[in-house]
Amino acid sequence: MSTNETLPSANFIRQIVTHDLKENKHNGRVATRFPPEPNGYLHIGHAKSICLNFGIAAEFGGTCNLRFDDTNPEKENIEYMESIERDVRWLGFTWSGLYHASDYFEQLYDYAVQLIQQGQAYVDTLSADEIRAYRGTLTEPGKPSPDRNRPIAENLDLFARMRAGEFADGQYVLRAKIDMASPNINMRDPAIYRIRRVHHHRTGDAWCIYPMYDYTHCISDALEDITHSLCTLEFEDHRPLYDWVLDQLQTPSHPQQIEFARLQLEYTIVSKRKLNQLVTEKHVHGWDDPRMPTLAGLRRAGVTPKAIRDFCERIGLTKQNSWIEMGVLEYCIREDLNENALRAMAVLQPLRIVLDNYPDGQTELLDVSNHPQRPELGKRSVPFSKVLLIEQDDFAELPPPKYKRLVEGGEVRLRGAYVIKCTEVIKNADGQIIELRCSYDPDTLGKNPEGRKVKGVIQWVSEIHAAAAEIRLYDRLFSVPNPDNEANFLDAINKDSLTVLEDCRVEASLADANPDSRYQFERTGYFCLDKDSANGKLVFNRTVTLRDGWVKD
RNA sequence: UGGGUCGUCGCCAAGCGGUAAGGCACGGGGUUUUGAUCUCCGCAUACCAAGGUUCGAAUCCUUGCGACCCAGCCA
Repeated sequence: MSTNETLPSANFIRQIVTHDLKENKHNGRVATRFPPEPNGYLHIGHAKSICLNFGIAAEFGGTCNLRFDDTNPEKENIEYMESIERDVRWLGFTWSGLYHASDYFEQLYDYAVQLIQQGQAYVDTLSADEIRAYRGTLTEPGKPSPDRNRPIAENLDLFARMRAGEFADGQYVLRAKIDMASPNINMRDPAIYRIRRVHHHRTGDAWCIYPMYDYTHCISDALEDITHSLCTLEFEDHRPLYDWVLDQLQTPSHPQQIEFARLQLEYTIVSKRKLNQLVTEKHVHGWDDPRMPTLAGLRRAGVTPKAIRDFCERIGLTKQNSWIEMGVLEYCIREDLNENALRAMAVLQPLRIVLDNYPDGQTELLDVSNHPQRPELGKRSVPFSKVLLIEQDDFAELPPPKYKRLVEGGEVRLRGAYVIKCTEVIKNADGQIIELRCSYDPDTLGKNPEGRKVKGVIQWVSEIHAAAAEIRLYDRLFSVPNPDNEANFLDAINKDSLTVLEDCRVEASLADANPDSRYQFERTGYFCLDKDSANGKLVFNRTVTLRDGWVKD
């Protein structure tokens, strides 16, 4: 049984950092940051970036900040910010500093004034549509705006009045003056400030102009003395702009932007727009629905932070666009849960069995191990009596080949208890099996029967002692590997992604299940108590099934 | 068609001129009071293709081919 998380591999970013350290590039300092925009909940894709940034900092004795990229108040809010802090902490990381791009608005403004003074930025009156038209295309160069050569003094005046609120939203925009003919479209005089009369969740109504990402991000990194600014591949084309801005200004430092491929996980989506749609249109029950790929959803499903961290390490880090199979995530979840989840017995679809030769009214307390491979986790007492409940699936009237559970006239081991034999099948008027009459072998507690082998082992609960529970079985939310490829991703939603079993029975010890514990319901999967459990009502979520190596032929 | 990036097993991924690591998946054997776990074995004469350089190439060069990203006053 492995107790260690996957050993770190020499991915290209670790190599760069190692090399920089050797060259004493930043005076031996390593500083990273995780810069989410507070416009949605964190998801499994963010986990990759979080583990990378915080991981690199930890490994090399550096620092990692949490910085909210909150420059677009139209989409951002406090709820998202709070959820992000909660989720980063839950994943197991502690930030060195907590910052907001909005903390830098005043400095950002001053730097913009400086760019104007240097003749490297101008106030443009062109509309958004016109700017698009002037920008040219992928193959044709753009053409200069009529305002491109506006005198510096006039730009200064206009920009000050933009800030003062003298103009309507969208009336003017501040643009960097770079190169309208650049083959890189991002360099064709990108907008760096826009007028937006929107209340900002942190700065209130102090500003009516807000800086754009490209301009803000590099300066924020520089102000925080970040050494390695790690981001995803789509920002590769923005790196020249990142460097251009910092080259024009006397910032405290000039961080190095390095891009890596974002996570793509089969059968899931991570587009914030689509995730939001799933929530608002009620295709799922909120951001923390266990089917959601959000950290909140994974947490509620019972996935552990350790499993996610291990997953992020296992999938590697490169610049290749790649798709990770669900099996990898499931493996990581099972590996952690197999080692740490307490075992228990639950019967999802009960079938009543009566032990004819067991004394009426008798109850035995049987000691059952909480974890077969880890005796130090102790044992629990499980009540055994004459009337028991087993899983419907564990009895077959017409067993398939190699079936090793209960059949009429056959024997099976009750986990942690006795070997029983089915003597009679009781059906109702419709021909449905409603009860099994069985006998038990008193000489099989803790030992194998003499002279015969009993292969099957099944779980059970005592009818009068068991606790009722609702059990929610989750499956992948989508039925195709890449829902984004569909004309409408909603059409790819798996209709069976949630099965609610309302009348399950779990062993008595689970009546006071710990909300933070994970359990393995033997032979069926890993489960955890859901927050919907209240006053005596038990609700469990299935985190993941057990691997099923049984190949029926 | 301009620019940027990437092509090593079904899926990830090491490899950095000296003769293809590892993980997941898959197939088979063993142990097992969970058809779980654990364990053992198997799984690329081959690195997008074709040329070239070299004693030697996945690694260097050339030319192709394929995939992804970019034309928000989003991030």
